[in-house]
Amino acid sequence: MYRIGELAKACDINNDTLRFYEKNALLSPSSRSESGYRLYTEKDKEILQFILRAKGVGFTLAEIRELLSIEVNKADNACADVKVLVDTKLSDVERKLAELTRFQTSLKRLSDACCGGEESAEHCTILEALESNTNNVRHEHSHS
Amino acid sequence: MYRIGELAKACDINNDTLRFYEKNALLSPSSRSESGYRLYTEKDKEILQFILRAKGVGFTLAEIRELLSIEVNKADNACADVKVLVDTKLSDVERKLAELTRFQTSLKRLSDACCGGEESAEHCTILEALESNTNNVRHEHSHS
DNA sequence: CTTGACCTAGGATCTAAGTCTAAGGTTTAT
DNA sequence: ATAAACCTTAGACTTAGATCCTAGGTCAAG
Ligand SMILES: [Zn+2]
Ligand SMILES: [Zn+2]
Ligand SMILES: [Zn+2]
Ligand SMILES: [Zn+2]
Repeated sequence: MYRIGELAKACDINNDTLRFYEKNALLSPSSRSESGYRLYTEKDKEILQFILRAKGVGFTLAEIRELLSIEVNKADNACADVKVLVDTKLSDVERKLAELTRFQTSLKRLSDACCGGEESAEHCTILEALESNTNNVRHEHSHS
Repeated sequence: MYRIGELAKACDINNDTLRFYEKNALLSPSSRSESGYRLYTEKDKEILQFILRAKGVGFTLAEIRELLSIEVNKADNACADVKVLVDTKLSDVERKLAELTRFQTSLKRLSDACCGGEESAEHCTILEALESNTNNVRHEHSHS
């Protein structure tokens, strides 16, 4: 049996995070001591590690709640159910990747076009690009 | 002169967003009507478009505030100052990209290992991977 | 028997970027 | 003249995932 602080330390998270997971129906301690202290079993620890691993691949707590509800009742769920959750998340992640990649491309283009020197920013291509309604940075400027 | 609703509509944002930008020192209308209505000039509109373009390449409002403070006082700033903001943001974006790419890789590995069929999830490799302390999914399972 | 470490509950706070509500004043068109 | 559409303010609410605060109860060591 772990008390909250012991489990938190063992899994390198905050005590409050465990209380938060409990309040949010992710993980409740199997029992309480006479004085009301939370007592977690080895099994509870495994569930927590499941949660942390799921977080580690990008699932939100709401999604993890779904995964857990399958996990505790495997027999009544199909592989398909699990895979849908993973594939949905994967699409999600890929949408975010696409946006960030657009940001990256634009920022690189901006950065590459700017001399980065100590000259006045009055003709900085970065500022000019943000001022103008073109979404491309086409030319290097020259601080003539 | 645009009233708030006109400018918001022209730039396809919410009236409240303009009020929010004002409260957060990003864009204040150049004047007010006698009755207190916000009145935005063409110049104000350009600043708004600057903000929206900067958002479009991933800058946060706090970062945009910095960009704007350079923009309004270009002569006293160097290209270097602008480029630092862009390059810092680029690093930022690349760090997030790296994390999302890790998520993507893990999720793909999980997805590929799961049959996705209508069989019981009792031997689902996805759940097994999340239960175990290995971070790889090594084998296809067989619903024997 | 007291100090310090640990625990409890409940609610407040944080970040980011808005969105929404309430209660009222203004403008425009019919 | 009156309804519709617009505007004002201040402040509350939203999402996500915690983290912190208050005021107090418990427990082991010295
Ligand atoms: Zn330059
Ligand atoms: Zn430049
Ligand atoms: Zn299967
Ligand atoms: Zn499976």
